[in-house]
Amino acid sequence: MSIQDCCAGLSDAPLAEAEAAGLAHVFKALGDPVRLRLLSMIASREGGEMCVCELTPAFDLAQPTISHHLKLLREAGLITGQRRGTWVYYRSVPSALDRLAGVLRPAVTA
Amino acid sequence: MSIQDCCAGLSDAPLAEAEAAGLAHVFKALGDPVRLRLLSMIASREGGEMCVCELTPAFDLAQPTISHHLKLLREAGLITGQRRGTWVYYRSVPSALDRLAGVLRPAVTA
DNA sequence: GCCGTGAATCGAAGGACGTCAAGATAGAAG
DNA sequence: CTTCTATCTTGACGTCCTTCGATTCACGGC
Repeated sequence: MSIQDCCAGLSDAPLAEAEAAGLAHVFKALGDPVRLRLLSMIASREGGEMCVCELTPAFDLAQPTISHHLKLLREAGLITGQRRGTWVYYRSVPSALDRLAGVLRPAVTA
Repeated sequence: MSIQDCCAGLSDAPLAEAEAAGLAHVFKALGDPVRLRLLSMIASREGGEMCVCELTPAFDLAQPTISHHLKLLREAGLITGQRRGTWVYYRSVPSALDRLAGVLRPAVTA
């Protein structure tokens, strides 16, 4: 009865239109190299937290662009943001990643 | 030593630029409701195979549009197509789905 | 060969997306 | 209150994506 069991896998039964729309929204958020790297940087971070000021310099992009990508990841439920003083810290949402993995995995035999 | 172990998970280490680009290409293919439903229909099909002539009527879209989406799924390595006579049959590539799931799963604890 | 059917390609139209510069907002420090 | 820094929002511009109609390609049957 783990989290990702809320939805059957892709390979279990044809997706209904509404499910497909919801999942597509999340996968679309992952469909950009910058966002993938942002998510990976945050998720792999020791301590689980990362400040925008640490993320921005890793890219050749303006800060508002990074902010925009972080917003999309947040709206997809893949990360959460929290303001502490002047800085905003982001952390990943492992359960969201787990759910997605469950949708993709043809048949979890564990 | 399973297939998805070729690449570390998102949460294991920050993605390199090239990895991110490759993964983004695949996730982008999943970032559309029509393609997700197509993939799900094919992957969940008993026998594993499905003809374009069976897929097209499930959508309110013109046949060339379905063909276009199938092409994107094929280019992402998620499905393969095979012509048999007049018809073209598609089947999913479970190893590709498995690899993606492995990338997403924070820490596969077996 | 010549037609008919299933599927892919081409070209165009409309909308969505990624990016930036400029401006707005939140909080800390004086 | 003012000022400074870090972050977000807005508006605009160019590009890519989805979709379609028309055409072309691949086969099988006649």
